[in-house]
Amino acid sequence: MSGKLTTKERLIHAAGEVFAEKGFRDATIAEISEKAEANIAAVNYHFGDKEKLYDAVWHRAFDLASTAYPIDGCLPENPILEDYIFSYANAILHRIFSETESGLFAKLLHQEMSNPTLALDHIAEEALMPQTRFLGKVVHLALEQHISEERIRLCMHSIIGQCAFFNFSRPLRKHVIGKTTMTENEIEQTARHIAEFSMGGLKEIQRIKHP
Amino acid sequence: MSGKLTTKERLIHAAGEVFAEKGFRDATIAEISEKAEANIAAVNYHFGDKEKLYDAVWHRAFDLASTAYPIDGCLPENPILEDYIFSYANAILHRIFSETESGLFAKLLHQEMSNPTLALDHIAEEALMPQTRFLGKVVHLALEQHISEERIRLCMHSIIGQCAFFNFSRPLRKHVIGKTTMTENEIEQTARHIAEFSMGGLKEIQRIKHP
Amino acid sequence: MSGKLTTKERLIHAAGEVFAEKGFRDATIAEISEKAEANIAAVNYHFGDKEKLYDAVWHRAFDLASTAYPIDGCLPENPILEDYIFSYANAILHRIFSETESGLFAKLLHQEMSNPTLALDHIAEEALMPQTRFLGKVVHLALEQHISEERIRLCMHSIIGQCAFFNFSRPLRKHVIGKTTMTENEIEQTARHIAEFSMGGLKEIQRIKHP
Amino acid sequence: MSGKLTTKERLIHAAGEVFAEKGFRDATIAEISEKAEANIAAVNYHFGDKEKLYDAVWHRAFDLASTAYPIDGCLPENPILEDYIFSYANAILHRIFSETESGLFAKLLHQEMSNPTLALDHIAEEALMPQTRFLGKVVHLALEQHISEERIRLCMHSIIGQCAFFNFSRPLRKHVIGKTTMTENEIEQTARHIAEFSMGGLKEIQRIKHP
DNA sequence: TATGAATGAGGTTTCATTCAT
DNA sequence: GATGAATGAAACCTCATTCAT
Repeated sequence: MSGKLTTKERLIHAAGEVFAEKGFRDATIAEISEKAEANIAAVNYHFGDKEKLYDAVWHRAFDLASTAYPIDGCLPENPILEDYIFSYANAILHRIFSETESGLFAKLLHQEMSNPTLALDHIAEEALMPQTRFLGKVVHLALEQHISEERIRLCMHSIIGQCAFFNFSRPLRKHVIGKTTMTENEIEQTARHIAEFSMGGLKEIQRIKHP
Repeated sequence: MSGKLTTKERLIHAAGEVFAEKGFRDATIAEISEKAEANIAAVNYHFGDKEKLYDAVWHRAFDLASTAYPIDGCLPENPILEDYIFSYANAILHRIFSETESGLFAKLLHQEMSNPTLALDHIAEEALMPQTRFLGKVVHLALEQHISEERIRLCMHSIIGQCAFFNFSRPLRKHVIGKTTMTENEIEQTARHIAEFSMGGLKEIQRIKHP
Repeated sequence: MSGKLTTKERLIHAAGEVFAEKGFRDATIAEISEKAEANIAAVNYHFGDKEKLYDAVWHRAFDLASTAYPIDGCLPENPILEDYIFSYANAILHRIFSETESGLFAKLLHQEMSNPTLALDHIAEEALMPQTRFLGKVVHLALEQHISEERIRLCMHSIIGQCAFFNFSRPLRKHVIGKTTMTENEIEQTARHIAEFSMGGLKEIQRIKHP
Repeated sequence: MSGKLTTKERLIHAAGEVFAEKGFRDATIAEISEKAEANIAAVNYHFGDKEKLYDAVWHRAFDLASTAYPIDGCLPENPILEDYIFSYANAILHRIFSETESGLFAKLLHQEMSNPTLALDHIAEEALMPQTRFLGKVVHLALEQHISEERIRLCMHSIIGQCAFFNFSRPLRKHVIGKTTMTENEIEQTARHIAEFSMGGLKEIQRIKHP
């Protein structure tokens, strides 16, 4: 864990793990310091207080998520609509089930959703809006005109919900299935299912409005 | 807040609000007692400890939610498949957006998902499995044979995800749309959308396997 | 436990058991009340406070011990010196290892020795002095004159110590031997040993002074 | 009370006094901290919890007692049997009547006997068994073969009881004699008496079996 | 005569933070 | 730049006692 990293860096790493696992309140400075092989006063020395450390961890999580698993990361040469949805779902699921530090963002987001801090506004704007806009364009393409904006938003929500629910149902998966991880293969299969299911959904909406 | 309620009842009410807002760990007995206009030792007198109070709150939340919005609450005389999905989605959404105490269940569940306690096992078994089984039957009816169990689970997940995501994205809705509530009308419209979208998804899965 | 006993009597019985097992401080009114199948307010109602209940229990224990197992309880027709010591040891050991309420006195005394209350003075005067005087006479008989008072006191102490130590070493017996009880047979055998050992001791003291 | 001692050392000292006087349960961290002129959280900082502080006190008490008054501390060049018993009794009595910190062990043991904690098992094994084995060897030497193991145990008990009873009868001595202390001279005289009395006892047991 | 409800004082423990070095 | 020691606030829990009925 130490290597050539500075104490400050080790603290951010350790804090990421602990905050992700326990949330802001349940994480203790003592545990973080110990994991970082640093003194218990180190957090306050380097970051001022626990909350500023939390901010620093968020910043890092945001950076990591932006570069790993981009939303359009696995588009083929000439993508059809389903490819876009697959690419979106695939990226989101990878972020959720990543067991490396790339998974930090999703885990922190999960914690943030039930106990929001001031950090959330910033995150929503910087990190979540871009991928939502990406999906918006796709849905717009899928549906002909004369479909209400409201319905478009609902369709986006249907797709996002299918993906993001995996992030929030983690403890349930543990209870029901007994594990919270997914293999590379399972992730791709799931993303493929979401793409297919969603294509069916979009077609149905289209059909209802213009039979 | 007091009225004609007993101290024990007032404690359960107050605890419901505080647990829903802050989760088990962050809620303090002091705050609950104060809100219930009771002595700080009252929780231990009436419930033994904080955890048993939490159990009592869960029990109440479960009762309220399942009587106010049963999963099969709005099925017509001779329901078709889509009606089942609509009924399911409609019930879940009502639970999520209820501004009365019926909304307690969803809020507690949300907290439980990011910071699980021992209560979760019990809840999953008693409260969540039945509605999952309800949905399981529906999906089984929708798909012909030769569809793998894994795919059936994914379809269920697609439907549940569309509904439940509303429970977890609350703080985001606040940021993006500016409100976290839904009118009766919006709820029904959303449930209808989910039913239609999901029917399309199920048909597509069916079509792919048996073109 | 209830039968035809009054609440007050049931409380004294229950309190005896709990005080004997845990001592004054560790015994809780809640536990005593529950064991007596009485209300938690009953102790204060009937006795005023916890300490007065303790006094009442002591009073009862004293009465019981006075009648059961008298010091001279098993003397033969024409007793020799050893018979007196045997009778003394036999009575003390029976009190210590009695599993009925007659054992209460010894157990309370044990507790009182490490955390004396005001009750002790009274007990020492009323309950312990008589049996000490009994032993004093026996030792006086055993030793010829010209033996100092100090030495006589030491001899008494040697005999008392052999007996009473069983009362204080209970937890050790549990650890070393694994049980804290003695059968009727074991008690008699032990009393016999103490009598024989002590006779030897007394003879030796005598011999040293008048060889 | 402070001098040049560290807070941790002051806590152990203060805790020793309070635990000896009141036992584990009745001693409060608040009182210990105050006596040590330390903050109330200091115990938890330095020792983790009250129980580990208790362990630390026991450890110190054991060290002090066994170095100050070893069981074989006053054996002459070529000891005869009686010398062994004298040495044993002398050591035990010194530990009991020591008015310095060397007396801590006996006082803690006294408390532990009426309200045992988990520490007792450890203590019995580490601290008491060795001196019991010492005595066992002596008694084995004193008695010829053909004496049952049970009888040997009883003889050991007779000797231990004579010594240890002084530890448990302290409050009674206060009542009867008016003082709880012994001069160096009195201690030696008492130890000598116990050795003589016990030699007589052992000889008698031997004589009875092989007249 | 008796009791269920309620309470205040006090116990142990946790933990973010501060301070002297 | 860093740390071990220390601390105050606050958490949960226990329990003898009191009170209204």
